[in-house]
Amino acid sequence: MSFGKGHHLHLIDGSAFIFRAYHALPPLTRKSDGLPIGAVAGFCNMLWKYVTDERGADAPTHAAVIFDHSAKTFRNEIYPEYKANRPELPEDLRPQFPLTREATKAFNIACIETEGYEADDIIAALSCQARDAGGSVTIISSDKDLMQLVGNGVGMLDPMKNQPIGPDEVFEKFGVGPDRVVDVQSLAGDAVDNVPGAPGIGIKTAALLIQEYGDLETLLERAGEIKQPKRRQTLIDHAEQIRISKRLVTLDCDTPLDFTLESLEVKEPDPQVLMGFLSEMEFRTLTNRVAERFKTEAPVISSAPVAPAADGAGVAPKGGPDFPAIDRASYTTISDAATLEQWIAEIREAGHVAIDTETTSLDEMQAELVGISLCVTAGKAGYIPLGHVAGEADLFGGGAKAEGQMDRDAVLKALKPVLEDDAILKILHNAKYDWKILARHGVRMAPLDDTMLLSYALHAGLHNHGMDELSQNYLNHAPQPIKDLIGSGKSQISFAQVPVDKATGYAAEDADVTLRLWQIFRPQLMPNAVTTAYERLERPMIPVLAGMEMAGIRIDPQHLSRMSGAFAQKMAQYEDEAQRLAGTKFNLGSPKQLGEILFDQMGLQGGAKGKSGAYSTSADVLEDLAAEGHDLPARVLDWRGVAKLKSTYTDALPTYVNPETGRVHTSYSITGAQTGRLASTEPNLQNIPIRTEEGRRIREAFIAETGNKLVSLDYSQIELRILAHVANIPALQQAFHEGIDIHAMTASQMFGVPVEGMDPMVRRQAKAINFGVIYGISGFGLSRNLRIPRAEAQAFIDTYFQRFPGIREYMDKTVADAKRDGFVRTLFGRRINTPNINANGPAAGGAKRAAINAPIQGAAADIIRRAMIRMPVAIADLPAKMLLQVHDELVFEVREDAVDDLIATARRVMEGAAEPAVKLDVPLVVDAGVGDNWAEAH
DNA sequence: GCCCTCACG
DNA sequence: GACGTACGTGAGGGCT
Repeated sequence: MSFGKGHHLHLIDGSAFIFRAYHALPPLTRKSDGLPIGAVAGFCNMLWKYVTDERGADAPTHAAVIFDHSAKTFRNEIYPEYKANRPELPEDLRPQFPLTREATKAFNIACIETEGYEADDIIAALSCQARDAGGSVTIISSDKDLMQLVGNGVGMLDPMKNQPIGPDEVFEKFGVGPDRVVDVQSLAGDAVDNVPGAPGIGIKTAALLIQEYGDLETLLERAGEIKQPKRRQTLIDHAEQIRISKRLVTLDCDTPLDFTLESLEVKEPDPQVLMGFLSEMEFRTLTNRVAERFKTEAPVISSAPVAPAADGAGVAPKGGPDFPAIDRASYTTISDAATLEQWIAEIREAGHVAIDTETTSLDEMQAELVGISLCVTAGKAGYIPLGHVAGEADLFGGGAKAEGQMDRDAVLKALKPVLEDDAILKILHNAKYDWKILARHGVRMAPLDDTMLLSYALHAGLHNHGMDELSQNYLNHAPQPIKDLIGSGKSQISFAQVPVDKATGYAAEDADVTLRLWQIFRPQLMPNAVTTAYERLERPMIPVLAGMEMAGIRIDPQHLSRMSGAFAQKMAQYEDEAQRLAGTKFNLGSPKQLGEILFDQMGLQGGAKGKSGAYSTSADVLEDLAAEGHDLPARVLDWRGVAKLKSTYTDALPTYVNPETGRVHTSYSITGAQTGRLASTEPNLQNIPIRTEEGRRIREAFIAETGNKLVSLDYSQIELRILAHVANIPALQQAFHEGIDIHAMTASQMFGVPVEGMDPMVRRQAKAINFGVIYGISGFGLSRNLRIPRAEAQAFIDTYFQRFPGIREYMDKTVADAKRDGFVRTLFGRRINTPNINANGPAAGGAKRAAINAPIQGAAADIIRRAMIRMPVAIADLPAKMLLQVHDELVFEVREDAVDDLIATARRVMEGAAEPAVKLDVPLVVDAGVGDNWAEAH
């Protein structure tokens, strides 16, 4: 049956419903998992009210709900600023959009949206078609932009007041009939949609003018006749802008539609489908209403949440919900096969288990497995002792195996199917540690959740993510310190020597705490919109980093030893000379003694005392003194340079060589840096010297195995590229596309000098500014960095912002976002909290700069993480291993004959790492180097 | 255990 | 108008 006379079409403005619902209701969340559903709840209530309203003869024969598809429409092509000053969508609303579409379909109402068009355009086209076919239309909306459609069988209905809007109401609003509404809007403009109109002319004046001249075109043609001089001039000057405004506000009857009016015929909802959706959303009242109306049974909505619910959309609340108290004495020691089988059955039943391993060392490469604890339900945890020894330790630190322990390999054999079962989630705190321990026993644990990483995804910037700190903060419980069991310092014992009963209390408690933290944190991901960040940027790092750490890197201890010897000689030489210059023996390593000699005894100028009341003897200060011709500070600088290299690198690195592998195994901290960067410890392999020639030679000690090469690939200028993208600076983007020297380009733009034959000093200054921008530039900081007067530095910065105003806007917006939300985000959704952003005093400045830097440094960190996560699969067929990450660099060890393959593959992965999540407006470029050692490769 | 200094990106 | 300032880390040595 075709749509025509006697038919009545209802067009519901879905987006308006959503926003009204969102703002009318508190931020409700779904009880079982914390999903924000306030707007969905309101939306469903409104739809329910709509479908159950008695309309009699006015009842629609056809109906549809129309949504806006995306923010960008064809109007942005006409006028880029259209709707540009709309506030950002609230964090917790966007995830509800797809659910409102599902709700509409559950109500069995046609659900319509079209890319590139606003809901209003679709409504216009449908209204025209229906009217032309001889039917009537009611638009369920109170949006004034739709009022131009009223008349000739098209009416509106304000859904809140349930009040019809006809030609009279339109005239009341605009002072003209519906056919001239567009003309008035074009003149008056619209602040909300950012339609410019004519400045100084509002609806009242616009209506007067249109009434007088009949229509807009006539008015613009005869604008010269207007008596008021100001108004006349405005219309003449802004004629073009007014015509653009008209194109923006005019709704088009010819919007393409890929469906027919007939397909919108009203259908009864299927009660089962509708109740299915509503119960999934856990809307109990509405589900019951539907059941009542359709005289059917309502489905039972589980009142047992999957996990404790959060109150609101904020960060996880303090204190645990409905958990039993933690009682260390209540835990089970699992020491026989039957009990273990029972635990395994419970784990399979639950589908998840919290796990913690106990070992003899914090170094996973050397630690021996001592026991495993398990927890399935809060308060019910068990410990499987495996490697405890009885009595006093013998000469080798071991002893007889303690009683009541199962065979380690038998237990691992029983647990392995669980630990590797795709259907059983393993929950750990700092899973990388346990993953490595178990990997050494042939178990590749998966899938994983990690409460340390959950906390990091949610709380980066708020606090650290150690279990004790989290337990204290979120469970209000202080777990037993390990010191209680093993002591500390010289008398410290191994966990293997701890009696089994005490070990059970400690170890099982950790699993219990981990499970509770998981139950609190996991539901917080969705409402805080960090699910993707956690699942795509944090969690997959665990096996990747574990692999890199276990691979380690070979070093040449003899090379380091030779350097240490040479450094010792130099130090002695510098020390003698310095003490001769000072006229007294003193400890060159003591800033306190040095400061007193320089500034009190020798009376040199430039002594500045810091907070602690001590003179600063930093390199900056000593360099200034040396430049004035003083020899003592120069010798101290020489001494310090060598002393640092010797103590931190050439002496220390060989002590980290693992006796079994003969290699150095660093440990990467995933949560160490607030921005998403990794941190490397024990040893730190991310700060191996390179800037000085002497320091660079230390890199020669990092070598490839025989027949292999080290390959280093690093991102070129990645942070500046990200800045060019996020701040949307066309000049910078273009320079990156053309492969131009970015610092020279900046200098050229700022100072108007050509790139060809540029003074290196000018380029250096531009480079310092480029870096400064990323750090949240200040005149003071730049002046110190470049050693130029502060006023001059400030003038550079002013020029820079004048030339690149988008950067200033980006920085201002970032700070404003941080102030409003309490956090900033990277392009990839990583959230970095900024708790001090609204502080007063000097802390505020630091928080601002950190907020400006975080999305840039963080996005770079996200990109290299994405590359690292894809890398193991990408290079699986090559005789190559990824060994190190240094923020923008990845170091590989690869068999000589596969170097070219490795470079091609790794480069492809790294350069494409942002995609498909983000399509950058700049290319990512990766430079590669090869060598027998790291110095050659870099 | 804090402070200073300095290595890296 | 003064204040204190580049962003993010980890390690070693001095000193209390």
